[in-house]
This record gives sequence, structure tokens and C-alpha cells, in this order.
Amino acid sequence: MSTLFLRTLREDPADAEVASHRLLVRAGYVRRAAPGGYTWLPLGRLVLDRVTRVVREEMTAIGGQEVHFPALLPRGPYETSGRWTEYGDDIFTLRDRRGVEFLLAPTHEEMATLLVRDMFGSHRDYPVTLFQVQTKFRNEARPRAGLLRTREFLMKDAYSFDLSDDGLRAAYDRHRAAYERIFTRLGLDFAVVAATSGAMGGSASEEFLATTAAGEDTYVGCPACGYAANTEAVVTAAPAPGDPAHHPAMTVHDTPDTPTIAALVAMANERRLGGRTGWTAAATLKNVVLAVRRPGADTDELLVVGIPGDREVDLKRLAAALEPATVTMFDGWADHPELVRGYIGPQVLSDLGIRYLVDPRVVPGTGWLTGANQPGRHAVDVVCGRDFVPDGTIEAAEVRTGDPCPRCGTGALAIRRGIEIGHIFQLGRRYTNAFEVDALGADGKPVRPTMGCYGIGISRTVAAIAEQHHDERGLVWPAAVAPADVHVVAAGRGDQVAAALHLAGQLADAGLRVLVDDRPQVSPGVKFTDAELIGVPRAVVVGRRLAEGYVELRVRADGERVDVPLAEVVSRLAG
RNA sequence: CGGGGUGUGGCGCAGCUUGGUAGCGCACUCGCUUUGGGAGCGAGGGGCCGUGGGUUCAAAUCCCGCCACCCCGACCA
Repeated sequence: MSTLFLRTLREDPADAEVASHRLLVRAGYVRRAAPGGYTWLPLGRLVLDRVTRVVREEMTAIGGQEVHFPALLPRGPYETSGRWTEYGDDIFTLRDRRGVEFLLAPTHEEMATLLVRDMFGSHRDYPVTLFQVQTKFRNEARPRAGLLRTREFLMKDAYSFDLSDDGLRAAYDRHRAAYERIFTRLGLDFAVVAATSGAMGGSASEEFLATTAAGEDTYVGCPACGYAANTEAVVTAAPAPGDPAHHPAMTVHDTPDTPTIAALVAMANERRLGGRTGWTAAATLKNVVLAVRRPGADTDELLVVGIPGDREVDLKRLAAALEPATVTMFDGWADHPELVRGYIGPQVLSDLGIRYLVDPRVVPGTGWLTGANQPGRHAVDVVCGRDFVPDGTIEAAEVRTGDPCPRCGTGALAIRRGIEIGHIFQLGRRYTNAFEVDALGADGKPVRPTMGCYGIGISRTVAAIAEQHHDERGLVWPAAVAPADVHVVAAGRGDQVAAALHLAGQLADAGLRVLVDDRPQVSPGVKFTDAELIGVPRAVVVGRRLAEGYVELRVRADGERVDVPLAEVVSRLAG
């Protein structure tokens, strides 16, 4: 360490909130170099390499073959796939000296597809899985939390090509199993959850979330059956449809000054609307107006979403449901006098030609208290299937702790948070169709391959490990990813330094990766705190009992310390 | 993009209200002492005070614009 490019910080950097960011900067693993961009220092690179190595081993073990695409790509293929506009502002674009447009790749589905089309022509070539480890670029609106959300990050991305849907499922399952091995080897506590596919396209997808409160993703788990899903992907259980004829006819009532659900419910009970009391927010139908923009379009479409009044709209779920279109809250009331803000009901929407989607709980035969499309008036016994017919359903309502499990119906869902460290997709033929990739089949007819894609955010995974493995003194790396196996501390002048260096050489000869603190004129206290901050799993202190032939072994995780004879150190640590 | 906050040496901060040419701790350099839990003394080096403009004899400080960063929300893997 006397020559290592390292500077530890005594205090937390002021701009760091989450533990991984604080500690990785303080312990000298990374430094912020640009908005959303980090420099990996020597210790950090060692950890990054350890994680990459585990990923590479497991990818190779399932038959993946490593390639390396350019990061700087021409616009053409992304235009062909539609992602140039679909990704929109989220990709970095640039021009060469002639004005030709390029992008910095956010992922490489297009290039992998083109490469396979280039090289393969026969059904006998398939299946194949290609992967790479490469820096990716995303023009994030707001980088945050240190390494957890950056604009430039290291990713392992893999692409499988199969000729049959069964083959794709098998490739997907192999990757899923490999990912479980990878994250287990990395010492992570993680959940595999059902997910939405976002800008990738395709059908089935699952996310690997490292469980931690610092995570940005919210997911639900069912304690009864084990169901787990990103909240964006939770499917609401729908009640059985009823008979609209069982409801009284719709009636309209004056309900002045009740633009909010709470005010409406209070008045409904006070005035016995519909001749009854016991009104609750859950009996009301809240209609939210939204502006939806399709990719590449330059105007918004109106959309009204109806959800039970006791629930908030979850904009993340709504956005995921409308992907790849983007959605914002509607604010053009002045241009649409037919929409009575605060008193909108679905009765008139089809006549107005406005698309109306409802929460899955709004099934035919359910009756609602909702707006009458006149200022200060609401309607009672507005029945789905009789008084209005929605254009479809949408998952836009918030998911709550205690909601019934959509799979087993019994469990009460629990809500947790995590960091997305991996995501696997069954893409299908979106890209092979876009680029017209065909293999000549055994019968002489062309077969269109089907794809899967599989990503791991390697730099983010390092942060997730740090997030899960630290204490108040610093980092506590799992052995598989630690920058060294042993941290040798020379606690003392003269003999201790020479002995520490000699011991470090012996440990290295025994196959261990060693970090040795031989800094002269640095007090033992400083070396101990730095060692704990850096977080190598085991330390050897060559100190005051050296003259008696003893050194101290320390375990970072539990603080255990034991004096052992110098001569036994190598066998005890290498064993 | 909306709301809030912050920009002063490598890091953490004070100074700004009440204008007078920049300071503290850590880190760094040199010397001496010290060496099992963030040492002591002494001597040093390092700052366009985010940026552009304005007010003023004089601006880190007051005024206006811009930029950057952080947090929350939006968006996104």
C-alpha cells in the first residue's frame, strides 16, 4: 500500500446518501468523474474484475460465447428496429464529421441480430448464445445514488437465438439458472420477480432484484405461494362479472363542492345518495385524464382511466402498461370544456370519442358513484356494461400491502424494495422479423429464429454487494469479490515491515491475493481503520508479538481475533 | 420537466445577515519526536470563492442571468 494509488477519506463525501456510494468513495474504490460517470480506482477495478469473472464463468458454462461489439453504432439498425424513436431521449446520439448520425449503444439486440444474420444460414448452425461485457450508455434524466444509476455503466449482455419456442424457453431457463448461480456466488440476497419488458419488447421477462431498502424498484411477494413481481407487473385479480339488471337505474344528484373523493364520500353519506348510507371511497369510481404520446408522434391523445376511488394512480404502473407510449397528467382543461374537472364520469366518454380504460376491478355488473359530467353533480348506480362500456382494462392503480395475491388469491402481498441487477427476456421474433433473419430448414424452407436477451449490470452489482455487505466501520466484502484475500498490516517499525512483506510474499506464493500495508510512518490505528474501511475478509497483523514469533489473525465480518505462530499463518489461510 | 437544497484549496466546513481583498479541521511537503486503534511540536505549499454581468472607491458577501451538483417527484434498465 505504500505505492498503491489510493486515498481513503476520513469523512463521508457530502453528496453521498446511500451506503454503497459513501463507502466506495471513502475507501478509495471509485471517484465521481462526470455527471453519472465514475472512475474505477485500482481497488475498485479489482472488485469489478472479480464480479466480471464470476459472470463470465457462468455464462461460458451454459454455452455462451463471448464477443465484443462496438459501443459507437450507426443509426440505421436502430431505425430499422424502431428503437431510435422508441428509446427517444434515453439514448446518447451524436454525429460524425460528415453529419452522419450515431448513437452510443444502450444495448445490442440489433447488432447481435445482424451479426447472426451475417454469419449463419442453416438450421444446423443453431442454437447459439452470444454475450459480451461492455460499457453501456443511457442518457438518464437523473443519475443518482452513486453507482446505482449512472449514464455509463458496465453491463454483461447476452443474446440467444433458437429456431423453436421450446428452444427459446430452454435457453431462458438456462440463463435464469446461471443468474441464480452468479448472484449466489457473489453473496447477494436477491429475489426473482415477474417484470414488464419495457423498451426491449417481447413477452416474458423476469428481474433479479438485490434486496435492499436503498433500491429503486418496488416489488411484491406473496408469503403463501411465493409469487413475486415488480409492482409494475402485478396483475390485479378481477371479481366475477355480475348482472347489470340487479342495480337500480342511474340517478344524478347535486353534490356541490365535492371535487375530491373524500369530500364526495362525506356528502354522499350526509345526503343519503341513492337512498343509502355506508358510502366509502371504494364505492366511487375515480376518472383520471391523461395525455398519451406514441413514439415518434408529435401530438398527445387523451385517455381516461377509471379506478376505484380508494386507490391512487401509480404512474410507474401506468407508464409500464402503456409502454412504449409515454404518459403525462393531462393539463389542457382550457381546450376541452366537455371535460368537467373533478366531476368526470364515464357515461359520456364513448360519445366524445375518448378512450376509456378501467381497473380490472371494474367489471360488468359493478355499480359506482361517479361524476355526472356537470359541475357540482355526481351520479349513483352508474353500472359497468349498462351505463358505460370501457374500451379495455389497464393496470394503473397502486398496489398495496395486504392486497390479495393474484396467483393463489389467499396471501396478503408484502411490499419490498430492491436494486435491479439482472433482467432476462424472452424477446421472440421482434428483431429477427425487423432484420428478416432466416435459417434454411431441413425441409428447405426458411425458419425465423426467436431470441432471448439477458442483462446483468456489473457495476451496479458491485454497488448492490456493497449495499448488502457493510457495517459502521466500512465494507465487508464476500470472499468471492474482495479486492484481496488477505490484508497484511505491518503494525510497527523496522522488523514488522520486513516481516510483513516477507509474509505477504509467502501468502502470494501459496496462491492468495494479498494487500500489504507497509506504509512507513503511518500509525497502527490508521492502518486498522483503513483495513476495516477497505473490507478485505481476513487480515494478518504483524505487530508487537512478532519478536515472540506470533502474529494476529483477524476476520473482518465478525471481528474475531486470534494470535497464531507466524510459521502457521500460510497453512491456516491457504488451507 | 416540477419542488427543495447546495456551490469557498484534494475532502468536510466557517465567513455572506452588517461589503474592506479568505479562514478552520483533515489530507499534502520538510524537520524532530512518536508507533496496537484515526499521534505531538515546529516550518511550509496549495484557493479564477461555480460562472457571466451589474451596483460600488471596493464584492466570497448586495442585485440579475446562467451553469453544475445533491435530495424528492416525473421518466427509465
